[in-house]
Amino acid sequence: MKLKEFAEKVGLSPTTVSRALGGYPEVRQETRDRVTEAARKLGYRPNANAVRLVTGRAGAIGVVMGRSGGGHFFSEFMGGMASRLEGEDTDILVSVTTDNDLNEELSIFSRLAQSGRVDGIIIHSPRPDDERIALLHKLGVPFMVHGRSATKFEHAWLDIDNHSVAYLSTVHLLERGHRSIAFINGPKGRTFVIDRENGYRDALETMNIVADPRMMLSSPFSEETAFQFARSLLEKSPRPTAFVAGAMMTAQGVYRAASQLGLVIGKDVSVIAHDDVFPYLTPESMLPSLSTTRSPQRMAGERVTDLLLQIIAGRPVTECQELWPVDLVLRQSSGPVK
Amino acid sequence: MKLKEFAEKVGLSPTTVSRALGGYPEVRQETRDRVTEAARKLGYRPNANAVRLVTGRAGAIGVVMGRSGGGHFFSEFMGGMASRLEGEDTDILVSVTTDNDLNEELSIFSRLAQSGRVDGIIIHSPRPDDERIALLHKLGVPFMVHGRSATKFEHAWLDIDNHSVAYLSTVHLLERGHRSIAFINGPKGRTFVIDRENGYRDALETMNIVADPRMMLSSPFSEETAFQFARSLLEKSPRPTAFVAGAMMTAQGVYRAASQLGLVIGKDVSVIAHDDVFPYLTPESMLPSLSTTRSPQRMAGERVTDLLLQIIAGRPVTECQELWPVDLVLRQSSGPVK
DNA sequence: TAAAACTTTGAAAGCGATTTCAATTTTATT
DNA sequence: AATAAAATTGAAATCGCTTTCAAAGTTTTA
Repeated sequence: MKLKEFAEKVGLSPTTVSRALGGYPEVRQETRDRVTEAARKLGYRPNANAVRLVTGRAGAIGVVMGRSGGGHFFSEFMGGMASRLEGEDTDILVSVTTDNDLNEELSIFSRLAQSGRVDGIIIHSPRPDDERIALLHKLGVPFMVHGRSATKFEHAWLDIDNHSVAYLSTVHLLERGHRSIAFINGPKGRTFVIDRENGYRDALETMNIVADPRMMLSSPFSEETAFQFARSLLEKSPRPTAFVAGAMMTAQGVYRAASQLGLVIGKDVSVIAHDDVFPYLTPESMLPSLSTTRSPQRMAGERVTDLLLQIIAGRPVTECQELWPVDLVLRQSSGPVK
Repeated sequence: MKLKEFAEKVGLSPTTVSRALGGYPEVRQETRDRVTEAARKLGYRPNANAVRLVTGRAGAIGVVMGRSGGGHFFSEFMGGMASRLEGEDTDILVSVTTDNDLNEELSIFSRLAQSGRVDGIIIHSPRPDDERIALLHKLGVPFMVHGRSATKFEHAWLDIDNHSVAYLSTVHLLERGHRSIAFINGPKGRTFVIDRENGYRDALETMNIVADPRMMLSSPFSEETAFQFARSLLEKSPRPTAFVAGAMMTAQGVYRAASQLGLVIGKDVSVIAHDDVFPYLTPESMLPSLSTTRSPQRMAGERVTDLLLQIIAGRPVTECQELWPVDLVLRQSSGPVK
């Protein structure tokens, strides 16, 4: 049903009806009630596309997800977005990129931005000097970066302290006497991966240890990859006495490798991992329970969305830059060196 | 930039420009090339909302995701959607519901449908007699059900053969001599959960075994829940000699329980699970490798989207109902009873 | 009771595209 | 060369709403 038709049924002009539904003050309470009630009963809702056209607001924010990797973080993050957007009349528009192809990725952004499909965009896991940031900057679309980028383009971002993620874990293990600590990192090139690597190196440096490249893995997080890596290291002699893992899945890989070799996690091999917090897999429930740095993707999704809405409302991006600290929660998987 | 302005720069009327860009035949090739080139160079794109208003097409399909649970399936499914939508000028619009509240969920559907935000909707994991299906049917929006529902409302659906998922696994275990087979199922009330339970019961019945409720778990898939359940069963004497698990995560829970109790998977305890196929966790990489029924969420996402587009284009829903068979792939986790 | 001030309503102009229908130009036919 | 047919372009209506501006109705003030 369209406005004109609905207005007739209510016996008012389209103008008044629109105002009543839109919450404008210049309409009598009694009238408003009558309209609202009728709309509910007749199931009338303003056509979103007409509203968008006339108001110039897309009523949607775009979020771009890489086709491979990151999928399971992503749904948590979106859960957070959704809870922030509840009540706002704003949708989540998801675009999926085929990673490898930068041009395709950029053209997705152009499309979203230039055609007015979204009011703002969220991008994840940027690289230093990220081209997407450059593009969005040029296009003048409001956007938030989940993560950070060393780029000349000013941008709003929210990131966790990835340096600390690795630094705190590694320093703790060093304090417990570990000297041979392997490091399982994420996909090469991303800022968060670089930050974590620096955290790891800086921690080792406090003990004048030079990082050994053979002890470091940098690849998309997967149970299998971590397993292979951990097993090949643990088979050697001497073997590392501890692992710092970038994700729950990679910690699981280490657990599997250790158990296959008859090594006891927390005794023979210590593990500390970073946890993005999933409802279906918690560090407390691992065996033994997993020491973690913790940072819920869901909360990040909520806050990133919140900040993006502020930017859309006109707040300067320089005021929307947040670094979230991480805590180290010790459980059974990390112990003193044997 | 708007059409009028752009048309002036190209030295043509808005009409011709629109036609050139829209691929209509009644424009000279030379003209079309000139327009296309100029659009690229000047970065002109038609305003999506104006297009939507005038054409009546939303250029988006909606997909509704439960806030809790299912998150990781979901991103795979969406990956499939995205690959089908590549090249179509159609976006994915995600809505997140807070599960528990049916009214809220239904109002999300009304909003999507009645306000013309989407051309079609995908819903997941229906219940028998599902109210969402009734609503969408009433509203007259094109929709696809991923799963099935025993409802009087005709609907298009794509489902895997969930009866077989449990039946094939259970029958196989019976054939290997197992007589005490535990069953880890999903959240109560969903059709796929009911179908699987029936598959399990029917399989047992071939051996005249009556299903024991204490051997059956029905709850949202999580590693922890499965672990607790498996451990409590495996501690008993006699203990089950096999598990049929509904998801990779729950299989992991069983693995953990077994390993904690010093039982060897594939020897002391057999496990067969259903695998939705994730890039970061494969059955081959589990230790021992996991026997599974397999059905990629990604492919489902692709096909469900494909069918939805057909329905939007006018194809009758009765022609869009597909049941996908599942295969049982045996690996090391399932062996003969000891 | 009349004038001023304030509430409440409505008519009509856009928002930026597509598309119908008519006008013009080009090509084909006699 | 004149006419018919086809190809190409453009003017203007339309999509369904919001919002400006003006008008009508109410209440307050003098």
